[in-house]
Amino acid sequence: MTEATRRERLRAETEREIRQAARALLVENGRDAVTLRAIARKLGITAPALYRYYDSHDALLRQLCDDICADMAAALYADLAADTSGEVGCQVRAVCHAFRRWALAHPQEFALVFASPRDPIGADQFGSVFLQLAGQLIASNLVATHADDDVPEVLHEDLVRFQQVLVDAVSEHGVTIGDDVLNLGKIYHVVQSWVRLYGHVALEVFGRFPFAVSNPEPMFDSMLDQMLTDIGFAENE
Amino acid sequence: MTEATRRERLRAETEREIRQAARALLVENGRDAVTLRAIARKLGITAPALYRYYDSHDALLRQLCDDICADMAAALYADLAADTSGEVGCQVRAVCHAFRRWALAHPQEFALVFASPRDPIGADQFGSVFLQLAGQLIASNLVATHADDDVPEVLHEDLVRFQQVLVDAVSEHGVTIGDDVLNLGKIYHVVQSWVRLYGHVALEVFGRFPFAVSNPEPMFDSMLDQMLTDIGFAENE
DNA sequence: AACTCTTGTAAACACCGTTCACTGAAACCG
DNA sequence: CGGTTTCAGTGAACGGTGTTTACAAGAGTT
Repeated sequence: MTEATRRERLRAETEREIRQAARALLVENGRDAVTLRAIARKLGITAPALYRYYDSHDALLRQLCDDICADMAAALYADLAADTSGEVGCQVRAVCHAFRRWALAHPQEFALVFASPRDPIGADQFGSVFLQLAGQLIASNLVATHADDDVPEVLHEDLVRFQQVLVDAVSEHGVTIGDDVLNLGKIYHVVQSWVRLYGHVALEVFGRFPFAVSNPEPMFDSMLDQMLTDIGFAENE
Repeated sequence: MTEATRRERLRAETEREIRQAARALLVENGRDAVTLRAIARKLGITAPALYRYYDSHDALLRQLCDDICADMAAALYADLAADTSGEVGCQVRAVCHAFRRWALAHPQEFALVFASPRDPIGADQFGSVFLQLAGQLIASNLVATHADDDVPEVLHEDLVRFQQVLVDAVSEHGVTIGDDVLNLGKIYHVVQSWVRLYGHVALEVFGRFPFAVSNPEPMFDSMLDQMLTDIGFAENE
């Protein structure tokens, strides 16, 4: 049944507890509270024992980032699955709402993963749900066509690279799409949508709107409507 | 001449050195390197002496944030003054470019001020240049009119509050504007512009675009063009 | 039973924020 | 001027941190 030896099972269990303790500390008291000694204290062991599992405090924090990304992706996929409309527009809306909801419910995690001047994030974890959905969105012909020459020549190189990333992400889920439905104009709008989605959510989480917003949700909805209109959806789908 | 006593001058000088040392540590080695003992070491004094100037490490960090905001505002105003076109559209472009340039040149400062889940930032410092310029922008009739009923009813309350903030910010500089030129539709677009500007800059600083962008500047320019178009300027002014 | 590998410990080092009793000199005042 | 107050700065200490090292003790293997 369990291929793993007793020792391997114990080790895996301890590792799980370490991650769990680190996560709890982050949520409860912020990044600076994620301390080797605090984690060890939660497990009833001593700090140096953690070095049997992670090379350094920094490595543990990186692992924590990965875990957070995985959890967020799971939450987003769950909210996406809950949408039974079958309409891509509704699905986009659902995922964007899910992203905002997750960020507001997990500000410390959001700050650690999305607003740290660190090495680039694990792309496998991070945006796979976004990429997957963006690919579907583009593949569906609901999106208005944007001619390639709408986007400046200098952007082509980067957008072609992103095009490849999208094709790979979608094909990983078994769907293949042609270059004709995935032109650079559409891709450019996906990037612009990410800018606005991230911008709004980060401003809200960090409280950096230029005035006190008492009712941010309709403002988000309004931004989303505009975004979906710009990207080629009718405002009321 | 100098009203201050000798002691007061020495104290002011030391305080200046403390801020300078803290800033240097932040720039060189990140937020976690801004340590009371490290600052004291740079000044050739001991750590407890710093408690004669700041109540705690946290208070010192807050002061650091204020200094950063002041410096950023100065940089933005400088780039604004360098624009001699007299066209508000060019001025907006200049300030947005200045903001991006400053953020990329000062990633640690940007992260500390704009992406920390802390108490709301000192509004006096932070966006005064944005507010000032946004006020001018709105006051100028170059901006296309957006009817008030374009924006959802639920947003009115918050936008009216922001309207007041803008009027105050502008009037502080001696300019008074009427309610007719500063309607809610325009204000809404200012907020949306801030979302996009902040979103792009933060994504670039933190490296969180969904693909490796080799040439971010034209992408920023492109976003800016779109933003100015949406806000009511012609793409080529 | 002997041996190795693994997981944990305890002690130590250097660093951190913070407090407290103290010093010495500048500033003030009669 | 002499006495007193004010205050920047010190040194020692406390409890906290990441990390290394030497060591113990149990699990797995032969």
